[in-house]
Amino acid sequence: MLKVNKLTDYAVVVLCDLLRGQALRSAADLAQSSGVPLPTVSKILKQLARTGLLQSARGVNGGYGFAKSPDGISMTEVIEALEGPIAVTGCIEDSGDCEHLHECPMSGHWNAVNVAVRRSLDEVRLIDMLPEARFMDPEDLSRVIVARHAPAMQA
Amino acid sequence: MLKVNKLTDYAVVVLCDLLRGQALRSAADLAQSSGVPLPTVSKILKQLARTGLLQSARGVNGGYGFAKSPDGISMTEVIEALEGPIAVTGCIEDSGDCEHLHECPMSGHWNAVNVAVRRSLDEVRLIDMLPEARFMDPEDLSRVIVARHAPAMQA
DNA sequence: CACAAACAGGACTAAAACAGTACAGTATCT
DNA sequence: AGATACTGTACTGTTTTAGTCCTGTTTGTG
Repeated sequence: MLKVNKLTDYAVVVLCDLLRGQALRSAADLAQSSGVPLPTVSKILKQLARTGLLQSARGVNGGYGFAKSPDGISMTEVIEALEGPIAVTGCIEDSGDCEHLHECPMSGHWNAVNVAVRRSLDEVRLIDMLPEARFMDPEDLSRVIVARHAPAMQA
Repeated sequence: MLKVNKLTDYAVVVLCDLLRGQALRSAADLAQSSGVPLPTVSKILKQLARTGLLQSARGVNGGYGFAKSPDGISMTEVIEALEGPIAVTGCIEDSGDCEHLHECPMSGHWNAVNVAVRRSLDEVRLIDMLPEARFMDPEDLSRVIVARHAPAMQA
């Protein structure tokens, strides 16, 4: 099936919600407006902050915001933030966890698949996942969203 | 990680072995020459025959061979034969197994991702996975392999 | 300074998926 | 008749995933 895990799926829902709202939002707030359970939202946001896609502010009035301009975020970044490098099989060169690697007739060949998949995901942006993306000019959409999130990025 | 399961990984090893050898090979034969355990090879081949990528012959001197010209087989076909349709999330439209589908803000959006991934896999052929593909002219490689497997396809 | 809001990190458990195996059945050739 | 080889299905132990919870740290407010 080549599935992405559920957490990543939710992450997109939550990120789109964050995209849609104001610059800095608390986990509780996002949980409520996205409908995803708070502990789960919290787990996702922590991970996204750890990998640098989001930035966080602690304390009262804290929350999460984008660490960089959200219109430049690709699905590759989102998926890799939550699942690690895109690798269709476990046999990644240099991973060293396959003791047959040097004798394996497939060595390096799945890599062509990994590269192809990765490239295709590079071309899908996070903001393309927004439902309103269907009805708006992509340029306008970017402008509106970037403007809305600029405060969080400067903080 | 966006992983393909292990069975699919082995399937490529076995299929490449079949590609490399003669037209019709038994499961036991393929298990031996590929190094993958027989029950596993058997499971893979059965599934590939069921989905029509391979064809099988029972009885003494039976075995498996390609059901169509092997140079036209893409990784999409191999992966889909073993794992079902490529769907990055469980929310495929029309699958009907998500009761929130009609209210889900993401509805239909992962589809862009599915399509992108699928297209990228369409462009990787099974014969590109052969180690010797690196050193040979693709045209020559196709010709040699197609000729070798023609008998199975006519049978 | 005490308290409340909010993030950080890690640990734990129940459920689901997967891998691998085994077995009983059917077809085919000699 | 008997050996070879595919077919279908069922079972089981292991691994992964999902989801939750708890304890600690940071920060703003009265």
